[in-house]
Amino acid sequence: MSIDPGEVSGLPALLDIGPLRLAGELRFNPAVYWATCHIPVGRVAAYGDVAAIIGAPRAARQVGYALAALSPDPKDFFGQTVPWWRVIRADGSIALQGDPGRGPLQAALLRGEGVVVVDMRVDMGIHRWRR
DNA sequence: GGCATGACATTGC
DNA sequence: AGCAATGCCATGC
Repeated sequence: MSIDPGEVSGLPALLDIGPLRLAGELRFNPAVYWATCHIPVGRVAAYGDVAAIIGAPRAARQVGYALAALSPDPKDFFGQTVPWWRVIRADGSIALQGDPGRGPLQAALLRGEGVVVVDMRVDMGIHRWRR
């Protein structure tokens, strides 16, 4: 699978992410950040969706791992803020709901973008981003 | 290398 | 709606 970096201005070309299965985090993580930056405001994507976009359909867990690595504050990726809060579980629930710090933060960020969050859950039928 | 640990997904109760 | 069992695979020890 190939990724067209031209779709997103301001982001560097990452065409060398081809052999993801053989790549270490130096490639996998940037690929995750790159794909996450594609999710439009007001929409959400599942971990598996992001994984599929970068050509690793079975690496959903690793997407979460990569986003966790973004930690603490300026969650930046080549000058861009990676919208990690737009990535949730396939069933619409917020994976960080058990996290007293980031859980409420993620819900607040989503609501700030117009996403309806009820009981730490998003209606995927309405907000799931489909390319 | 083996083993445990996850911001997961799917299936089948 | 839950819940458990599996499969998955990057990381770290």
